[in-house]
Amino acid sequence: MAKQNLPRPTDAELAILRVLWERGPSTVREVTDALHEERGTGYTTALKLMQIMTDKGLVLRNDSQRTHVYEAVAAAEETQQQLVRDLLERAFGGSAQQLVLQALSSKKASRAELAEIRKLIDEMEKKAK
Amino acid sequence: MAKQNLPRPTDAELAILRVLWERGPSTVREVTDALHEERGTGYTTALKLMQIMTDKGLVLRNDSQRTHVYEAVAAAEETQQQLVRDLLERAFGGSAQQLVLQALSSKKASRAELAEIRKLIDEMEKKAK
DNA sequence: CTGTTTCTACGAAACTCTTCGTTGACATTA
DNA sequence: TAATGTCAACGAAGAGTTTCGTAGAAACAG
Repeated sequence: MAKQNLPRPTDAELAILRVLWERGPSTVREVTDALHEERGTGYTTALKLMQIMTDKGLVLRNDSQRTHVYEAVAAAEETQQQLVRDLLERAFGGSAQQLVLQALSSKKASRAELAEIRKLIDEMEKKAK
Repeated sequence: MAKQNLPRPTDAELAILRVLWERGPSTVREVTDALHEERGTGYTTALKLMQIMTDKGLVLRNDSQRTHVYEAVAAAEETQQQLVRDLLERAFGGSAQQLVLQALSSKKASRAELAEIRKLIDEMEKKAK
């Protein structure tokens, strides 16, 4: 059952996923602590969200111990790709070029980043041949 | 008062904005017709959304005629940039490179698109000097 | 063993989002 | 003018989101 049919995470859910991606499998307490500074998230709030996310299939819960351990089902890259594809359709009419343009101009990418992206484009052009 | 403080449009609101961007100032009927095919949106639904969007400041209403005419407050590019910046922070930790990478690989950009993007990067590198 | 802390579970409150039925005003036309 | 159609306004329903209070079980400290 179906990594591909995962729902789009909400804002609060995405914040939790980011912690899980960074830390790896974590307890509610650990996620709460990580989110408390930037978001002021309380313990029961994080717990409830993570329970909902378990129902949705966004995270997996290991409850073999009293303190349950949660981990993200989809890797960061998968979810990011889903979100980008979604935004692409909803806001850009599918034009990847327009999206990239806005991405590069909104936050000034560093010189190094630009070089990286250029390299990526070179590779894609080769493959496209 | 504050184009810059416009709230992030919801999914349904964004669909309406896209119609307004494409058609220019439009009536509820026109927006409904445009959205009915792809979304099955009913008249009162579109009306209600557009009234809410007026309250939020996303659209402007000209009610000098009996049939009101709505127009988007922010240009497509502004809103798109806002959405990209938002996604960048929420999902990519601010790494434009990662976002561009996912954008280019998720939907295969065409050869022409890649060339356009390369041109853009060239320009940005010049400016960065 | 008793009191304290830590955890999960549950439910509810407040809010937003989306949809649509109904109503009354206005316009068109027959 | 009477019937018909179009419009904005309003309210409410239903779902989803986010937050948190409370309760009970488990672990732990004295």
